[in-house]
Amino acid sequence: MGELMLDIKKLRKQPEEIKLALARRGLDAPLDEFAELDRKLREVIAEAEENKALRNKASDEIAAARQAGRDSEEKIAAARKLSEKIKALDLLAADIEAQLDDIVLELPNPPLDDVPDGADEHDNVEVRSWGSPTRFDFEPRPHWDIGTALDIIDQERGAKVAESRFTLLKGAGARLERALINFFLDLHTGEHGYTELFPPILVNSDSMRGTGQLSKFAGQEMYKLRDDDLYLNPTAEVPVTNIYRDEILDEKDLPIHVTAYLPSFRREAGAAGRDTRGLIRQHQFNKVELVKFVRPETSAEELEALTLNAEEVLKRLELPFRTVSLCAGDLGFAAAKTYDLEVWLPSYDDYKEISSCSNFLDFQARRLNIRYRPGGGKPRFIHTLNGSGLAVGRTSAAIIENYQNEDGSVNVPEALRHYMGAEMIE
RNA sequence: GGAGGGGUGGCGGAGCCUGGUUGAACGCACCGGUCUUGAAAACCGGCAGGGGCCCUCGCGGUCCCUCGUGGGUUCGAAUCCCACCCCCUCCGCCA
Repeated sequence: MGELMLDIKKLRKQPEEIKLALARRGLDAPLDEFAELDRKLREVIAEAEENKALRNKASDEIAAARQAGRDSEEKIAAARKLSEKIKALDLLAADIEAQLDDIVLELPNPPLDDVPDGADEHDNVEVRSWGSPTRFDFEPRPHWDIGTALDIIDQERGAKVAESRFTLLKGAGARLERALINFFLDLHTGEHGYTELFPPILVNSDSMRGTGQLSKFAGQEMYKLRDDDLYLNPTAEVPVTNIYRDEILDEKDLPIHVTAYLPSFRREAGAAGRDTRGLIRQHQFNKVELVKFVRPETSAEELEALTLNAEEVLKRLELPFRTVSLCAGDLGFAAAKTYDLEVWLPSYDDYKEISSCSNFLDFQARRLNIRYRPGGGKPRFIHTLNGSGLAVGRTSAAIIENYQNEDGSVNVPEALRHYMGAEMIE
């Protein structure tokens, strides 16, 4: 059986419902084709299984005959024919199944009902905001200018050591990065109840497929090792969500809330103009991730709570932000609902994404085969969620820009002073 | 990286040499029942996952697949052969 992301039984029973939901993403799902292939597949399976039953019976008879010391040459010959027929039918079934997989694996998660309509990011809906855009009585500078002047961000030497879009952090810049990581983790473990993990930074292709980073139309953004079936971690979602792959979790352990700091790597070849400056879009970046494994009934409220946990970081840092609900057309492939947190960035004169919090329902769990037994009964897929809490580099940029002074120094947010061991970067 | 051993159901652990009532003994855990004032013990029973078909649609019937993964041999594979993955022990290397 192939790895299916959507429930194939649901596709069978409620194709219209799913087609409508996927249409909200601007997708015309080929569900008629699916239905036809599915019908054919079941036909072939039924025939193959009939023949297998016959063969099994024949084998038993041959065994019994041998016990009795009787010869069964013609029975064996007949069974041999059956086996050949079965082999052909199994091949046919596998072929049809591959075609079905081609369709099903490319179907994204249908949006939840409370996801706003819309085609792209312009249709995303602001659900709340905190603080207001920072105003300056001087001309504010972008973080790459400030950072270079303070000699805490060195992009030229980062590029020398690796290549463009790798950055060398120095002195207070390096300390700020470390301070943020510790602050995030302390907050989520100490006050929000998450368990801290530190997973491998290299992940195999099974893991990548499990969370949906690898597929026909995705995967070229990842750094792949040449001599091994391993990739550089593109987001902690991958190594963290995969820890329970192929497991049946104990119901009493749910929900499981974990957080992890992990460097992340993405090729992002040829990305757009403005983001090429500074820390906003790097090939290597640090991120603290929040991941939840929950009972299906609770995933909606778990998403709200997770989003608030991520927002709390920005509030403590006193960085202005807004929370938007992604519209159906802007949702990622595996997400059924997503809130983006956008922090105010003076150099952009706009809000910029700093966290993305999603509910995947059972979409990932189905691929990952993570289940639990409700009431000790039959296994059922759990729901998974994740969100950044937060992207570290972008937080650094936001702090440098929002807390800058006219003389080029940068105030350290109150919540971070203990971690920085300083009140100001100058 | 080299040598050897091993991957079986929620867990432990038989079976593999000598292919055929072993989809899997036995034990533990778990669920139900008897017993008991209650509990424990004892005893009786149940207890893997996925899929197809049928239906008086239910905690139903039936069939198929799955003993690390993928191939192969065979009428028939947990059992034989090949490749790969993983784990353990020893050696090497190293933080």
